[in-house]
Amino acid sequence: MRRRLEPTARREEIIRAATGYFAEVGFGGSTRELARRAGVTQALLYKYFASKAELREAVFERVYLGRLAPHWLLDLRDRKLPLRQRLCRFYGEYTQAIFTYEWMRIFMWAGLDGDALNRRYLQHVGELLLAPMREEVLAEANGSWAPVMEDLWNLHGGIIYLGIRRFIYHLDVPEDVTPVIEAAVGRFLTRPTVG
Amino acid sequence: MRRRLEPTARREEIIRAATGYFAEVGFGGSTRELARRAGVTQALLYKYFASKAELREAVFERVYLGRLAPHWLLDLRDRKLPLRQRLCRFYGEYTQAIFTYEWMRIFMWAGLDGDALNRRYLQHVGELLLAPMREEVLAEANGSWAPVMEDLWNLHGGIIYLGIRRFIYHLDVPEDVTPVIEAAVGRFLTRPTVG
DNA sequence: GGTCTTATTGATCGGATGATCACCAGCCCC
DNA sequence: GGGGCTGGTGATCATCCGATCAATAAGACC
Repeated sequence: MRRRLEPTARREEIIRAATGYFAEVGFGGSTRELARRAGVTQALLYKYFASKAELREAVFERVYLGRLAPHWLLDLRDRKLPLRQRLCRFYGEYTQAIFTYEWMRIFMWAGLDGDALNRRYLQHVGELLLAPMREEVLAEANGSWAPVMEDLWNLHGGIIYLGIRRFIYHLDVPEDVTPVIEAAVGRFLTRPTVG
Repeated sequence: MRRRLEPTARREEIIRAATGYFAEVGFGGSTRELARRAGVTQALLYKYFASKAELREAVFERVYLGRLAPHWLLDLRDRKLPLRQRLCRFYGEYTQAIFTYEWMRIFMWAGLDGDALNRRYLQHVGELLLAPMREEVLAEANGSWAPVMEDLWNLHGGIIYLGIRRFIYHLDVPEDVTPVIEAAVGRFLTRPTVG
């Protein structure tokens, strides 16, 4: 019944369970129910984490870490491909990375909780992904269209909203988001007319 | 110190305080802190609401009720105006109606909690607003473009994301969203080219 | 101003929660 | 196969939570 695990393995196991549990019910979830799901006693949690807040931090670290692939920026800037393809490829990979139950919900819980990591993450998105995107649009549009940052946030939000509908609101959303992304990117890059 | 209020007034006052409080901290907030904010004792809450869940329901009713103005559908369908103007006007009024701290956050908390009202509300949005919008696009595009529902959700999400960034993530967002809406609607109605 | 209605309160209950600690037993080593 | 290190447990504490109830006082009415 009572199986001994190596500390690192047990710790990882607890974080894994906590990620799923907190994603589901938020950080207000009890340590007892979490322990039950992790298959350990509640007391054991405190051998690995000094407090519930520290466990929460560990979950955050695990969820956030490495979620922003460094090659995305490089690929976005690689002008060998047309911008439309670069944007479609990026949002294809990006949504594949973040459209998970755990990520979307923990990110939203943390956002509502006012966690500072959210704002920092989104600042990174703006500065390291959207701003470069904007520069690429400028380069490709060659002066015929100069989007402001809000235009890029609009593109971004329209795509992210897919994940929100699916994982936060539990609505039916197409399994394959590729066509939606392609349509959105297509509309985005079509130079607006003043009609 | 202890002032008597008419039951309906007191009840309304409690709901008002609860709306602000729950919007801030979620439905996990304590009845004691809520009572403190409402300027009454915790016991009094239970003279007006049988349980915390019932109070929560009252908050929902207050927040949701009349949030979907019935004239929106009519105005969207009024073909005397070009569709672009109709969409801009609608999203101008719609964002003015729902881009409030209380609405955006309570809606999001409820969404994460899996509340059924959210799904019903969004179903209404899809059927009573976005689907008609799509029909209007079909009518105006005259066969040259036939958007699918996901295209309209994409337009919708891009705009709603403004409110999410502002009220859930506490990011800086332009005070006046009109230009962003106009740009988004403009891009949306620009018939996509297959380039 | 006395009286009666009832909005409001203070005290309290049972249960849940985060956290602690002395104790127990699985597994490695000789 | 028998110590002994240490991962793991059961019991418990102080606190907070939702909910209840008898007691109180504010305010309307005559």
